[in-house]
Amino acid sequence: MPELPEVEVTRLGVAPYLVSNLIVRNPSLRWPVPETARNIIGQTIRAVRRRAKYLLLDTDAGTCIVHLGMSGSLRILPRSTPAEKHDHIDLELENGRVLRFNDPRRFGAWLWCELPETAHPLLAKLGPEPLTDAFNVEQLHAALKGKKKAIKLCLMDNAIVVGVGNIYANEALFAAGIHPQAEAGKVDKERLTVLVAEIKLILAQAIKQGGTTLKDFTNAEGKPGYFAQKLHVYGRGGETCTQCGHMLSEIRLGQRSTVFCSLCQTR
DNA sequence: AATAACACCTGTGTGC
DNA sequence: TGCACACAGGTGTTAT
Repeated sequence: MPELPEVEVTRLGVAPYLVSNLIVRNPSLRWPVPETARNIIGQTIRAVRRRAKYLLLDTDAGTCIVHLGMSGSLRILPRSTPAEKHDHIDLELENGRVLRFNDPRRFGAWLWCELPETAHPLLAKLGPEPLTDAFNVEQLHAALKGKKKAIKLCLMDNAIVVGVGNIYANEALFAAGIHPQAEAGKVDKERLTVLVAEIKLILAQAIKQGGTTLKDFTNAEGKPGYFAQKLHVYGRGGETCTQCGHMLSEIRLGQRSTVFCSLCQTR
């Protein structure tokens, strides 16, 4: 996912360079890559930004919107590097390099928007960025008011807060001692305060770790950095709780694997 | 309106 | 070894 380090690396690699060509080998991503995506050719990338998990490449003519889906990745390579399987898109730059989009599952997206991104339907209804002050206990409490569904599903709802995926939702709920199935509207403010802090902490740590991986992004290797981080519950169903030693439970919630400690996560 | 289920797609690991 | 199946970091769309 394009968390902060990846955006930063992409920024350093593609801005402020002129785009000399766009090669689309396979346009069938989540949505077909539009013809208008070619409008980036001849434009200078002024800035690279991130909103939620969308990467935004700004030019004077419009903004390229990139999403990595479940399996996408971006790399900056010498233009001569041969394309491999699932290398669907190349953004060729005048600096002799190429921003290459690879995505085996093709859940990702490569779009073009000529209006401010707030007008784009994919970005219009997104909740606050978790690492900004806009995401806070007051905001979360208000957003969860009256919600009957499980707190974990709400954390993964982009209208409430963006950027909290399955790993982080599991980990943050464990850290805050909240049961993933707790009715969202009934989690008290005290707990939500802890939860907000833990989400910020865990995401910040993940970004830090992701940076380690992304620093050598020109190497062929590399799983996302946050895989290297210490995970307390994610992927550990049936193993023992790092806090109390009890066996971790694993259930499905919204078709996503959910791991928790039934002793440590009670509310 | 809110919630749950489904859809998209390929790769990998497990069990028979 | 082959095959069937479950599951994977996401999220918009459709059904209930």
